[in-house]
Amino acid sequence: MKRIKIKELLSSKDFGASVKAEGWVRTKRGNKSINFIALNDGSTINNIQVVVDVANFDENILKDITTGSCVSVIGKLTESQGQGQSVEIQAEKIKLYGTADAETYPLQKKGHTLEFLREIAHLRPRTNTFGAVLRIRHAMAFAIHKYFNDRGFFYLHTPIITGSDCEGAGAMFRVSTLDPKNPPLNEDGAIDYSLDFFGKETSLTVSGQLEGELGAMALGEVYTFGPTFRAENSNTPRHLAEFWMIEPEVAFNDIHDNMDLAEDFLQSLVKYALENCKDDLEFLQKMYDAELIERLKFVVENKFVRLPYTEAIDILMKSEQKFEFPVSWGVDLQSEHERFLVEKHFKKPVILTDYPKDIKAFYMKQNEDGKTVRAMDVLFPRIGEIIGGSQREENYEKLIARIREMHIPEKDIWWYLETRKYGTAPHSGFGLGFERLILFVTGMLNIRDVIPFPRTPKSADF
RNA sequence: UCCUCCUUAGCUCAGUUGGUUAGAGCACAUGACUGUUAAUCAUGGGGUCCCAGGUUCAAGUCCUGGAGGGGGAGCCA
Repeated sequence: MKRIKIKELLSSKDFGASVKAEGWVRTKRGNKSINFIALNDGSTINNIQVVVDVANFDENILKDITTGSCVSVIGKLTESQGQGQSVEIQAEKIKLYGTADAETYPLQKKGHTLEFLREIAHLRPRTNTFGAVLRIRHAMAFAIHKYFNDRGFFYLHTPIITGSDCEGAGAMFRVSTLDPKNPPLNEDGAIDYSLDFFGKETSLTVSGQLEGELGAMALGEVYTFGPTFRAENSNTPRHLAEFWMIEPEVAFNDIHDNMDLAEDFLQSLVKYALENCKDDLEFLQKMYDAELIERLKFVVENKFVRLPYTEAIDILMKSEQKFEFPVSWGVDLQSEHERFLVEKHFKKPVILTDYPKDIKAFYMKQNEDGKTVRAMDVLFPRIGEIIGGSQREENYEKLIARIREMHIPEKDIWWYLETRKYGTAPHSGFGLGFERLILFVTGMLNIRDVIPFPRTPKSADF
């Protein structure tokens, strides 16, 4: 007999039919003659109620059906006699796949703190919260591929192992097969990476952008969606050492096209969540964040503010707000400044553009004022920077001048420079932090709770 | 990495100016109950007070160092 997913059973009207459901027991309650089992198989946040007439079953099997155990149930699908659910299964056969010793199984029917659940990341997917988060995470990943596919973008697989250390986004993890206890040394005592696996020093990527640009210069519109690694000692609720990033790169787009894309992209994704993850969002709203759905709708329905850096500095300097870090033209904005703009001044998402060139990366297109570059950061309420991007410098002379100014090793990116030498074109792109998007959509507050197995400093279990 | 707070039962926490045998709720076990809804009621078992030193007649409580975790900051997505 074929199993039917609980999501399907709950919306079925096929009363009287014999059905099979399989899943994990959330709770069992009842008395000497009748038991009720709340069964969940992950297909939905909702459980199906299995009604057990105790007289028809071996007492020892029923005793072992505890929270966390796994069972297969065959029975009649019926309209529920009780309140609280419309459909239930009158059990006829129960097979116990796996017990879960009630004395030691760490998940209880009562709520747990998110901190405790992080310590049992191997079991936390079985909770309502993580079930909801992981289903939403999947839906967002799918929506991202769908968004780009619908618009003619190509999914480009950029390398995870990279030989250039000038991707410009922070400290990197080394990739090596050399014996760490006894590495080959060259004449001046340094490690001789010419004898390493790739014949040079290599690391895990911090960004697929540079390769993304190579793809855009051939396919026109591409995006990457892959893991990204940063060896920064960041201990915050917004940073991971291993996270997923989406990086579209589009030939012929200028900074304004880039902003249009970023805004439409984010709004489409949030809209997809509202339309396809209703049950899970309602659960998260009830348990964690009373304004969640309202906030998601607000982002979909309102245009983002677009504001040059220079005007943002003006607003901050004229505001009555006291800041811990003083504001002046040329400084990078602190979290408190970004939060003031997004959460107090405009009360909506803000795209900041045209930052001073000295606080931004070498590849960003230089403006004619000689002072700023065509950068854009999308700032969201609660989570800050969700997207960072720019129009790219396509002029070979300007780009090479900037690279030399910033002492970036040219020999490692000769191939990147050749895109400007042969058939260069204006182009733009950005990076979206996938987990930051999931933070926003789920209303969770710590990024470690929106990825199944988080990697952070001092933490790589599971 | 810096600032700050926290670490007591399986979980969430209380524990007074340092003082007898460290408590509660939930969970768990046993019993009661013929439709429960995080079922309810009764009874019961359960402790390396994060670790290592120190002060003291006496330390869960005070001091020093360390580890782990939360929040804020920086780095960024």
